[in-house]
Amino acid sequence: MTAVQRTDARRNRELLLAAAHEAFGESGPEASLNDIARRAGVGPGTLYRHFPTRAALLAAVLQERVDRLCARAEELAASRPPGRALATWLRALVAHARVNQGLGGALLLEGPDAPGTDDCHRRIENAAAAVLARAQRDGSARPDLSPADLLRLTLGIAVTSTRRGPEEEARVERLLALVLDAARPPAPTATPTTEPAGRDGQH
Amino acid sequence: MTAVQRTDARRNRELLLAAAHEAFGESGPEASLNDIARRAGVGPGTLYRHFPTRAALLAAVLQERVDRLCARAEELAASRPPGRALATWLRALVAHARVNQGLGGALLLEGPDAPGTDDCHRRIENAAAAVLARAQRDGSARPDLSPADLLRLTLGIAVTSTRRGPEEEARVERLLALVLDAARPPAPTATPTTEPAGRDGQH
DNA sequence: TACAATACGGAGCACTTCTCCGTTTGACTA
DNA sequence: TAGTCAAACGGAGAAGTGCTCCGTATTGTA
Repeated sequence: MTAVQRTDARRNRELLLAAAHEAFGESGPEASLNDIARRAGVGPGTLYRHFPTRAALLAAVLQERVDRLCARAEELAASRPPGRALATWLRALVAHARVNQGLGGALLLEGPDAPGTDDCHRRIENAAAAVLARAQRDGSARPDLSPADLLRLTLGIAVTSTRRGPEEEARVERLLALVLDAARPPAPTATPTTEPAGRDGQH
Repeated sequence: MTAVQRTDARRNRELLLAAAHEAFGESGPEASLNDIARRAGVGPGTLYRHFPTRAALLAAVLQERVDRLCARAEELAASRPPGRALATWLRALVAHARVNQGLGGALLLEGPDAPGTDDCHRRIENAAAAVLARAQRDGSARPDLSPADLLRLTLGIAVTSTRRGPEEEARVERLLALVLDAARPPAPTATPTTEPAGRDGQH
């Protein structure tokens, strides 16, 4: 294997990823690859050397976004009480899924199982498990809720709200509130643990 | 308005739809439109006159498939006891959703809201409502279940199982059994949230 | 500094989508 | 039945893709 990558190669890779990020955001996953190369200031050949297929490029972009989402989970875990961290991260998850639904779908269409697709799922599930477990330990989430179920519920929201616009946003909020409510422990009386769910931190 | 369509026009439309059906089935929603025209034995111009955009063609094919799914609902309602009709139709719904996920996704990417997309949703929901209502009247489905919720649960299964292969099929079956179990009226003696397995399919 | 190895870029080919317009065909009338 | 004409057809072609090939330039090393 190549011991080290030449610095120009690494730089071009970054430029391409940034350009792809931008282009996919603007034109969806069908964005012209030639155009992406042009935006990055490189030739088509360079693009194809780094990412042999559209799926590879999509996967790389998606992976970067998933990185960000998982990083967000850790960041929230460090800075907020468990219950609020869970709520905030689920909101971020829905936003992520809604934005990247197209990318993910396109990826599945291209390669049967492009490298990294599976990895993305696993990593998101791990992040969800961590955030959830913390909230469960704290008592702000019911203990019998599995990360997989929580994910499925939340991604269901994203999948069933493909449109944009205020009314759709409102619907997403409503459904998300519903899920968060369902995730709370079913305590008939107030939960005696440290922080139930009423405290607002920064925002 | 279209006074009457010429018979050759109508025939070509049918040929194109059939060819599209076939081509999308083989190559996914990115199938070459030229190729579809060729399969149908017409020129590209004819294809574009009937379906000005790829989205229009996708929508037409999708609509035809939805027609079939809804017809299936009526057919089942006429020929089976309500509980079995519901189970069988949900199975058909999952199959439909899994096959057409790509089409639907592609459609959403193309036009913001292509004509017919909305209609498909509404029609499926109506069919679900009819099948469910019948099962509820009969006592084989819990009365507090809404068609929208049932649909969401069922489509969730399809969405989260994108792969093919025996293990994935088994997973789908398992999840579907779970949903069907959840749809059953809560038996006085049964425990609600454990052991999805252990039911024989026929009741 | 000289030299591989590595990476670059863009001309070019095959293949799309989509349009334009001359030709054909079906339906209607007398 | 023949005549008429709007409606529909088909395919050449323009414009724009994806992807490859190979001569040239750049980088890290001796």
